[in-house]
Amino acid sequence: MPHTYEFPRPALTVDIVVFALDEQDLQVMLIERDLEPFEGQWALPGGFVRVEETLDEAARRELQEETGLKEIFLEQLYTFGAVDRDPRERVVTVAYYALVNLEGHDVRASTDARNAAWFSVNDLPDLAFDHQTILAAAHDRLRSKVRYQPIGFELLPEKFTLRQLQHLYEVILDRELDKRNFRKKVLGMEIVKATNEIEKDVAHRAARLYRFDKRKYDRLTKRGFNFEI
Amino acid sequence: MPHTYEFPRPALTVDIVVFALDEQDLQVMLIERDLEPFEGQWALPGGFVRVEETLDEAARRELQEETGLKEIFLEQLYTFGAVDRDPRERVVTVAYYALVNLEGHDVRASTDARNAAWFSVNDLPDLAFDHQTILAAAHDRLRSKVRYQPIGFELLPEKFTLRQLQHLYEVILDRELDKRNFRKKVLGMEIVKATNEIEKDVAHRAARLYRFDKRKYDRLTKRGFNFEI
DNA sequence: CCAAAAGTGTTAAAACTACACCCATGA
DNA sequence: TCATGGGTGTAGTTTTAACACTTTTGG
Repeated sequence: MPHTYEFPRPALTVDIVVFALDEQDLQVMLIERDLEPFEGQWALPGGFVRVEETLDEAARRELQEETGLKEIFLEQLYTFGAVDRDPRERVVTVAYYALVNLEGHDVRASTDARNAAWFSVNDLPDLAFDHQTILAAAHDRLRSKVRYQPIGFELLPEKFTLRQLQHLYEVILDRELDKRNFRKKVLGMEIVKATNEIEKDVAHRAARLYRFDKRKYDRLTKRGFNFEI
Repeated sequence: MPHTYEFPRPALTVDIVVFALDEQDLQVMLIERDLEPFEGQWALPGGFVRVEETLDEAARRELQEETGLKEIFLEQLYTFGAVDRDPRERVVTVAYYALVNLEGHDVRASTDARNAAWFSVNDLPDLAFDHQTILAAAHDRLRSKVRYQPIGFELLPEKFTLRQLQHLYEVILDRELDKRNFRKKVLGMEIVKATNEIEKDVAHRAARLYRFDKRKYDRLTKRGFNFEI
């Protein structure tokens, strides 16, 4: 069933840069293409936007179809429209980035007959299309946004230690932070709440677990409070 | 000459929020629609993306066609993709915002048989489509970006007084700033350079004119300097 | 000589940076 | 008992915020 228009139209896709954090590094989810062009190369998950769904819906649908991830933090990044970014025809893509906590979400290693895998952002394979550019833009956005919006918590389990939180910032900002100053700052903002639980199964003194207090954050924000690390 | 595709495609447009500054207020350029839907209502300048042009090119082209403005600061804002944002059919729009100095640019009051005019952001008419939402997003972006990127200068003539610069921030941030602290901060950053000219035709002591030193700014930025007001 | 805006410094408070040791726990 | 990371305070420095008067100029 063909669809006909008076003027030619670019195709419209979404692509998603999914970040996660492991012990060492910031990771990105890539899928292996099983079709030309760029068959066999790694690429960002993504696909065509349907006329009956919003852009956000398209991004969530593609993410679930290709990686099994759902109900994760997702935010629009930028729209890439270079004329030759797809060798077949004109394709404009709305890029998103997503943040996921590795512990809470099962990632299907493979779906749609494609292979999906995590890669360290510091050791990426060649990517299809302009996905290298998109990934770099997402990485930049994450680096700057994490400092003034409390999105980092999306990369951690619901309950986390201050050490994990500090490590997150150190990995994303790529510099060391002073432990005492970091704790002073984070606790001073009063947006993380101590639980009465502690870490389990560690070979040393167990750290207290904290939880991001979104309700409190929203209240403070309304009164002009500005999150900043 | 019709164009046929296997699957239906959203139409793709660009819309531009053009900001300028007058003595009192932040202004936005709107055009009066001469076609249904929303005929006679005010709307953002914009139009369809052609398959042989990038998104930025489409935005610049539409801007020039509809308002006469060219060679101005233009940056992509966000892509709006609600399914029913256009009553005729599915239309996804890539929104841009632009900054222009009223003194340096002739704005054609009317083009393409449409009326174009400036409106204060504090006194806007009803807008077509979701343009109110787009405008609000652009206004938010301007408010936050002006504080950490030196984009405000785009709204001023090449040579300006510190009073004008302060006024710009006061209007955009919607709060008063302390004159001495403001000057100390701006001059301390060393990114504006005094010219040896002064204001003309004012009924009081004439102020020195300054110029944004982009070269210096770029040099400082490379060394880790962060602009901030 | 008056009206209007230009231009200029100081002080107190707050925020930031650097820095080292003892404690609790499991192996 | 040892290795590992948890947890804590202070002092010096820098940054910010508040604040008022004299100077210049044109009308």
